[in-house]
Amino acid sequence: MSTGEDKDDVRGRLVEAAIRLLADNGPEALQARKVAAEIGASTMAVYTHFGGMGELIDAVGREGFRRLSASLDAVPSSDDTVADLFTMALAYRRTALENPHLYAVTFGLSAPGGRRVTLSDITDPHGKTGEGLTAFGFLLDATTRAIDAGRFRPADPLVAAAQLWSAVHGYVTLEISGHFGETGVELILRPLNATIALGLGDTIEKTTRSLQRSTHTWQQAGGNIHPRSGD
Amino acid sequence: MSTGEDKDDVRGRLVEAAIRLLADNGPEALQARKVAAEIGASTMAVYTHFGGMGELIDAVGREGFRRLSASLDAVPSSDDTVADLFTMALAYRRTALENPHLYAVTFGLSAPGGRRVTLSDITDPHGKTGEGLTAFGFLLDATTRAIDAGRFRPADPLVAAAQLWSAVHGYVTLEISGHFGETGVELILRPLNATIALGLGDTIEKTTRSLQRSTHTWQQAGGNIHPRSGD
DNA sequence: ACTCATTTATAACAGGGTTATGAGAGACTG
DNA sequence: CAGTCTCTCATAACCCTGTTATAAATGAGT
Repeated sequence: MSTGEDKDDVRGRLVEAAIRLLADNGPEALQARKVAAEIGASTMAVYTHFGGMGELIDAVGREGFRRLSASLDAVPSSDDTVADLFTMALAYRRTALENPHLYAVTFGLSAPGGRRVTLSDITDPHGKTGEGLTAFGFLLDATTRAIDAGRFRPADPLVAAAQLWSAVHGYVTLEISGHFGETGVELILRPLNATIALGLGDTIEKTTRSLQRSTHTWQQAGGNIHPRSGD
Repeated sequence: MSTGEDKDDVRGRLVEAAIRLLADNGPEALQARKVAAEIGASTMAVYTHFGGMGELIDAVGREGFRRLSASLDAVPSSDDTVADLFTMALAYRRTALENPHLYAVTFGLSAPGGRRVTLSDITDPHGKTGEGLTAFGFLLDATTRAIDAGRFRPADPLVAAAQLWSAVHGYVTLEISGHFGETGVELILRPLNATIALGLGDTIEKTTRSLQRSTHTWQQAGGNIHPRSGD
């Protein structure tokens, strides 16, 4: 209570407003005057609660990561570890496409001021500082289980997880850029998932069944596994 | 000659200057005044030869794509189609990391004004309009050859190429963002290449040999296969 | 030589981030 | 309870950057 966390929570409201504006009006809406006006305050609010637009954008990026983490966390662990990975890819992709501009900011590739969220701690399992690790951690856990279950060849789970991360992240950014059209998930992402599972040592039969199970799980959850629905 | 292509070529010099500034000083150097001053002109040059900063940035992005295409084109086709694909990934990655900011602009993820180079024609083999297609075309050719040679399972080469593109693009953006540290290529990219080749139907033995051949080819060329050395 | 189109330099305008300043609201202190 | 201190915030200005208006300059064509 006395930590000054909530109070009027102008800080949190600013981040929320920024994300909303980002979703509705794109990156050019990420302006001090507009964000401040969105919560009925003056631009000074940005400078008293953040150092400036840069730090606000950083906070937006961290919130984006938090949502990706929550999205992956919401995927339940089953006996079929590979199906879990497939479902995580779908959840990750869906969260990213719910607010593509937020995703761009999260990965520091679109910040108007050239700001960039540092995520170097992601690949360092010991420096568990930011929200980044939690997202990657869920992926790492799943790949570790897949290896332990004998689905994937014995290997460094970190390397396997990094490959999966690269592939899904790459697919998502390309889909956001407009490639792959409407049928990208069926045409590219699912085959990509299968390709990587096979390449990491799974058999065609098991991969095929995991693909079906993942589809079933996904549709069962209304294709909407992650918790916060936004709007 | 009479097309008005060369003349003083202010247009080309502006793009060159923008790319140079981008490499040296990052995205915030991509400003009308700075770019114009770099070639000793006033800001009006940007507006007479382009519509504004947006179109200049578009041109910069297209030049970035042209360099990626040239990089892939410089990889010679050998009997070992999978090794060719591995080498293309290394060439692509190297070109991207030569000017990471240019790569970001090329994929429309970093343009200060929120500009975005449209690349939808990349995945459409019939709408061969922009420079995008040529880059993807080289990749598509190589995957087609790999399928024809029996290294990959019979499949739509477009789907296979899109998967490879996703994976390498994702890896590159993550490496540029600072993950994977210094050893990313050995630790992540090569295993990722191998994983995808295996997943697309290649055998472990052949993939391993292609990996070695690619390494040999790459080092043979001084790890510098692409032509334009820049500086 | 004259005219017209194109290009360019100068200067101003518009919209952003940022900062200076003073007023207001609570909390602590005597 | 008065005073003071701190934190927050609204207003207004400042600086930088994209853009535009305007006129000079250059060169081609007649």
